[in-house]
Amino acid sequence: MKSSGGRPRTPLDRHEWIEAAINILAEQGVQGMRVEVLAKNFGVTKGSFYWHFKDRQDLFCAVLQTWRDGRIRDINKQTIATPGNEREQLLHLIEVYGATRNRKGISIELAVREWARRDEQAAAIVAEVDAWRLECTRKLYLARGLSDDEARSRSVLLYAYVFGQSLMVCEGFDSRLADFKRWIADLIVHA
Amino acid sequence: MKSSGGRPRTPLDRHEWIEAAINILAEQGVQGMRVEVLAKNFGVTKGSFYWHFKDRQDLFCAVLQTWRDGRIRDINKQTIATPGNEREQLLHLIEVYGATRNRKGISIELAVREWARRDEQAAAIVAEVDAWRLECTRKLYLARGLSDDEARSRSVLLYAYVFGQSLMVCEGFDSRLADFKRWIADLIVHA
DNA sequence: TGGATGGCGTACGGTACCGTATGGAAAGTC
DNA sequence: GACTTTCCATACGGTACCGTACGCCATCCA
Repeated sequence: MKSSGGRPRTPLDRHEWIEAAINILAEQGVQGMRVEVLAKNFGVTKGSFYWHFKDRQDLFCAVLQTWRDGRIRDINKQTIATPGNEREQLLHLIEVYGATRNRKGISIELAVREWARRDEQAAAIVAEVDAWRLECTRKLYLARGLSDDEARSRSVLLYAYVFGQSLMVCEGFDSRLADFKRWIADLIVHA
Repeated sequence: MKSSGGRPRTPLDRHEWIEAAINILAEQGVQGMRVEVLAKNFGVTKGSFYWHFKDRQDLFCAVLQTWRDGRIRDINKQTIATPGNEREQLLHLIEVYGATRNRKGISIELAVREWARRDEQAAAIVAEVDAWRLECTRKLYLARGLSDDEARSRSVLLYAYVFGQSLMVCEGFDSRLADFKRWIADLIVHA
C-alpha cells in the first residue's frame, strides 16, 4: 500500500489522490476517505493533500466526477451499436456484474450508491449514470424488436437485478447458483 | 428526538437503546451508531450506555440479532400457507419493498447489507435472513406449480430485484415508472 | 433504618480526525 | 544567481469519539 519504501520519486498530482481515494472508497465506504489516512498511505503528510485540494469536500466532488466519467465511457463501449449482437451485449452487461468477476468495480458501485442515499451531490451523479445506462440498454432492447415500454421496463429490471445481486449473501443457498443466475440472465434479456 | 424535555421518567433498558440504534442505523449507517450520540438523544450520558452494554460491539451484536429476529418473523407472516393465494403473496412481497412505501424498513435493510460487506458478523446474519427468505419464496413458487429449479431461480431474482431497485435513482427516467415496476413484478412472479 | 443494588453522572486519558499557518527544499525561469 | 513556483513537512488548535474509574442518589428489602 505504501509507495515502495522511500519517498515517492515523482511528486503526486491530483489524479493519484483521486485514484487512491476511490480504492479506499471501495474498501471502506465514504467515511473511509480520510485525508490523513490517504496521506499516510502515500508516505506523505496531509500538507500535500491540502496543496492539491481545497478541502475534503473538494476530493469528494472529484471522486464523484471521475467515477461518473468512467462509468459513462464504459457503458458506451459496452453498448456500442453492432447490429445482431444485442443479445450478447445484454448478457455481457449482466455477467460483468456477477459477484465473482469485477469485484472492485462492484464494490465501488455499491459504495457510491450507499453514499448517494445520504448525500445530494452523490445522488445527482448516480442519477446521471443511471439515466445513461437505462437509455443505452433501452436501445439494445429496441433493436431486438421489443416495444418501447417493455424495453424501458426490462432496462430497469436488468440494473436493479445486477445491483441487488451483489447485495445478497446466498452462497449457502444452492451449489447450482451459477446455473440459476444464467437462467435469470436469460429471462431478463428475453433470450 | 429528545425524550420530552426533562429526565426520562422510567429508567432506560437495553431494548430502548437497541431501537434507537436501529433508527440511527437506518439514517446514518453503521458508523452513525455512536454511544455518545445515542446517549445525547436520550438526554443521558454514556454512563448509562455502559451500564447496559459491555461496549459498542455489544450493541452491534444486539442490533443484528434484533434485526434478524424481526425479519424472520415478518417473512413467516407474509408467506404463511394460504393455498391459492401464492400469486398475491409474491406480488405483495415485491410491493412492500417499493421505494415509496416502507422507507424505513428499506433503509435498515440497505444499511445492514452495507454493514455486511465489511463485517463478518453482519454477513452471517444477512446470510441467515437471505436463506430463510429464499426458502419461503421457493415454497410459494412450488405451490404455483413451478419446478424446483425455477422456483429457486425466481426467488433469487425476486430479492435481488427488490434490493437493487432501492439502490437506483431513476426518478427522471420515465413518469410511468410505477407502471414499469408493476410489469416487472408480474414478470418475476410469473403471473 | 440501614445496607445493598440499579441506574446514571462526572471526570479523565487516549485516539483519530479536520483544517490552517507557516516554513523550507528543490526545481524551473529570467 | 536572485526569484518564483511547486510541493511537501511541521506544528498547532479544535472536535468528536471510545472506554474506564469512581462517585452519587433513589429505591427496594429486610
